[in-house]
Amino acid sequence: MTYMKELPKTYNPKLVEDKIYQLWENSDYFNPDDLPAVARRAKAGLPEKRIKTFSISLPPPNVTGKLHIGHSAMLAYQDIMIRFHRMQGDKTLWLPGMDHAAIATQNAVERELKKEGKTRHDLGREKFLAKVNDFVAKSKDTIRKQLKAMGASLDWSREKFTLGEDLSRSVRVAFKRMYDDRLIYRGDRVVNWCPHCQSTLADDEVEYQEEKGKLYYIKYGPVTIATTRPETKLGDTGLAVHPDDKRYQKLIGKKLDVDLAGHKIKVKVFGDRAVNMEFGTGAIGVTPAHSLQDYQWAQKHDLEIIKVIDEQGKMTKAAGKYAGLDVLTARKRFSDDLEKAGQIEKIEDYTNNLSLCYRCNTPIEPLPSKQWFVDVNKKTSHGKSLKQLASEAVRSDQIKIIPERFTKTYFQWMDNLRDWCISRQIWYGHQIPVWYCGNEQKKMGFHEKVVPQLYQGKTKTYRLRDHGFSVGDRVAFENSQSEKIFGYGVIKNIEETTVGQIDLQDKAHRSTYDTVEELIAAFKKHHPDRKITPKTKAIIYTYKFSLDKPNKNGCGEIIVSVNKPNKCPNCKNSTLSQDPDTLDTWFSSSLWTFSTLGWPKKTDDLKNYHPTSVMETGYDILFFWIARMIIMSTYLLGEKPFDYVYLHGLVRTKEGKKMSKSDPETSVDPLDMIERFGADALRLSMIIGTSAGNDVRIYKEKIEGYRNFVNKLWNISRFILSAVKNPAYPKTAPRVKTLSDQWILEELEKTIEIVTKKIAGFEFSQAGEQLRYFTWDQLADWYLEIAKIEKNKDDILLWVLKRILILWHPFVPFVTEEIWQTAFAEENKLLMVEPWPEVQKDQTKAGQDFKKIQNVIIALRNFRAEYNIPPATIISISAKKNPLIEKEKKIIAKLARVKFSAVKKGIRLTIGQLDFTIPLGNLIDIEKERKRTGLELQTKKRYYESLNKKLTNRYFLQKAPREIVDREKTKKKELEEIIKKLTKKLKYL
RNA sequence: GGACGCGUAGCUCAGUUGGUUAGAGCGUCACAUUGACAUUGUGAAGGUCAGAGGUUCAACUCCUCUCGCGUCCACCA
Repeated sequence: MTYMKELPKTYNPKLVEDKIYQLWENSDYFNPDDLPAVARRAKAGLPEKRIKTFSISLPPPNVTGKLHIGHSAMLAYQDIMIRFHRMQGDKTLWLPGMDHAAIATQNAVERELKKEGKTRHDLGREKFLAKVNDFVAKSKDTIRKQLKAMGASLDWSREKFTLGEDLSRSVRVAFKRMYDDRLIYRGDRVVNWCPHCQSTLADDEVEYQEEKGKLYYIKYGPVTIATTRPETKLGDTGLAVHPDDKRYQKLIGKKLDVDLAGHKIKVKVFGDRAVNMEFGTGAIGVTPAHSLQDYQWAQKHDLEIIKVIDEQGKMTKAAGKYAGLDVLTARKRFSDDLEKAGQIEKIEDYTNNLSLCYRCNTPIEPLPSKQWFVDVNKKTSHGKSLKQLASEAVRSDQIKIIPERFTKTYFQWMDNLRDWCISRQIWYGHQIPVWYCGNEQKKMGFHEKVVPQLYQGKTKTYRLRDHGFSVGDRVAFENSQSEKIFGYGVIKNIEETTVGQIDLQDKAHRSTYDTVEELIAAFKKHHPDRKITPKTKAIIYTYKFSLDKPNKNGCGEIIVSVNKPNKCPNCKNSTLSQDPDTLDTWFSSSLWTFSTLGWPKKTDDLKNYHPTSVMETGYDILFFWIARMIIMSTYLLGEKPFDYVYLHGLVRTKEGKKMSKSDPETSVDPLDMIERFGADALRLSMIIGTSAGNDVRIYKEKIEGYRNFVNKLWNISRFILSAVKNPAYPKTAPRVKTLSDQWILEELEKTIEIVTKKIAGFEFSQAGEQLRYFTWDQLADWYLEIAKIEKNKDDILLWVLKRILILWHPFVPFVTEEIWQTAFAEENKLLMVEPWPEVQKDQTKAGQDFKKIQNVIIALRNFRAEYNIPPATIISISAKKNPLIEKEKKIIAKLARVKFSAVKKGIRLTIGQLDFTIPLGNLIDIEKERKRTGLELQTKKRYYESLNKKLTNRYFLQKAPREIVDREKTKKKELEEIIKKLTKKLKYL
């Protein structure tokens, strides 16, 4: 008895999972280079090309903390595919990694800083980034643990990070290539600006929310216009009307002088078909600087751009007397002034869509700004635009999207794609690989009131914000109000201190103060929203001021380079400054499938695993990510990034609500669920009962159900291993002895065929359903019961067990591997790399006969239930002579609890072509029996109680049948009806 | 405004080329129970497949419309 350990009565995932993952990890089989099947083929002299590969790049989780339940779904799907292909002998790679998620991560760290009352500017770029890196390191660690807890068979030796050294290089190479191909340009554009994040946002990072507002009708020269944002009208330079609008036709082409409560503007009137004549008055004041639509008009009709709102969300000097006010105050003040001037015709209530930042929910301010863009319409060196390349990859069926309906959504999005703004004004991320000859980018602003003091020789300035200068930097001094450069300075000294420690009487500063309060008040003017105390960090910059443009300031050449350039190739100047902006995080993620494989180097991995086989992710990032990966791969590599896109649905709560991390009520923590029910159960609950692209609801009870199944599988194995004499691993297909043997093997083959087909065809739920049906309904409920009657089935039991463990492994890797290790330990092999079974076609179909027997048993059980015949009572039946019945009498007798004897008179029951007679006398006997024994009622409650007391020697009396079949009243007719019903039901089984 | 999806048993959902009798899990009800498993077993009840019309020998499945719910995209001053 050396062959096996005893399996515990119930499966306890907690004791198993970590241990099993260790076992896998130590085997190195996660790494496709080390797979035995691959090695075997290579050894057999199969050329490299003939070895099939299968690869998936893990959609990199954001390093913003920990994984949520949505990640579990993604991991379950991918791990199934990966394990399936690995067992099929493919060279299978699942490459892990994480995304630096620039804005999200920076925000997370800033939120933490805020708890300490600090901002990132208090730390400065370098220190802040160090803090971010600490945070990221912790996140990565947590996430790795979570990935492992789910059982994800990832090749850790290839783990990547979007902000890692290697991938950063890929990003710079991609950027340079696109720049050289003139696909990346720097331009002034109206962009979505978040005044809180102090950064631009891509179009799809903007969210909309309905908001109740007002629609102001303003007298505007000779016409009246309607607007929801009067304050922007201060920056109007155009008036748009519909060309067919008779009311305004004669104005088109004219230039109007408009007086808005004393603020004078000049506007050019133009006609455009995009104007809706029905809305408002049909005339629109056009503000090119603060509306995307208006900006497009400005390009088309050649309008001047006047910026009246700045990056802080405050009115600029161009807004005249409203300068310095925040937008809402300015709106109020200006509309009051218009009212006084009699220029408000009316104000209506109006619901409009407010644009919000998707990270912080701050209202977006469209602003003109210099940004980097990817041109999606320009022809590339491939002769087609990026848009075309990416569309064609899907249109030509090279890339298949599952479910197919999303293909349409994809095209729609592609067709409407506009140039992609890729620069972000945040610190965490890939700094744009662009250097300017000279110090153009470094600026320091001074309030216009203090500018004259600089000319008088002041050499110090106090700042709360770290400008990121180094000693020796040449800095352009800018008038903050006019935004004009008025001179230059060299940074002579940088002193970090606190507000309270600043020398109030320092004559080198432009102003002196008597008290700290005065100084704080001065700071407050520039930072009205900040809490400033004497302990607040401050920086004293000492500079040397001059009016001259420094002659070493360079030629202004723009240098785009993969590596940091030493000097300007144009003028040989070595004072170069890098663009301080960083790249949109999606820029690096869009390279994910190939940057992780070594691109731009032509590595073996790239050759072997790209295009990847499947991109599996939630449909919510089809646009954000999938589309961009297709763009980048088709352009940079000239090949698609993946063959298939499989989109799973979103994970929702029991009530169908979106899970939100912030709301613990609705969110289900995957680690908590794994702890309680095991990773296998969690995986099943994500996969079974859903289909591609459809949302899935996850809740405790559901996972619990699958935990029960996992335990069933465990107990099936336990039973088989204890029932057989020698649980040796069967090498060849076992010999069939009985009808049931034939049947179970046929069903098994059918199951292998279906499961294989369904997994390969991305129908995971159906594969799982079929497996569950076979395992529970066929194997456990029928075959194992028969095995208790017919003995000597060791070979078949082990053979079937072995097969179902293999088939189940991709779905529930932990429990199957644990059973495998216990049962077949002498093999000293991992189930994880056990070859997937081939379907063996067997056309005998003898299993059909077994189904007839099943029907007989079911019909008899039905009959018993209809008559409330307790299981303890054996009823007599007689059957017409039939070889099938004769052969399987024993099974029928045991499972239906009948005995075969001659019955002359009784009810005839026809099941299929088999006839039975059941004597009415049986019913009478039952009644008698019941009366004779008295039958104390045995309730469920008492049964449980007795179990607890472990009164194992007691026999329990039967509970009396609730309803007595009354001989008098039970007419033959009624009985026949029941039998008819049963017969009908069973005819087709 | 545009596009897409959903509506099937009390609940959650499967149902891929239209084909005999529409399935599962959970829940409910009845019965059972010490030996693989109460995280169990044996049975039962429960559906005019949202509604109407059409195509067809045949429609949950294809087409049209209506109603209800949801998602995405665009955004109009």
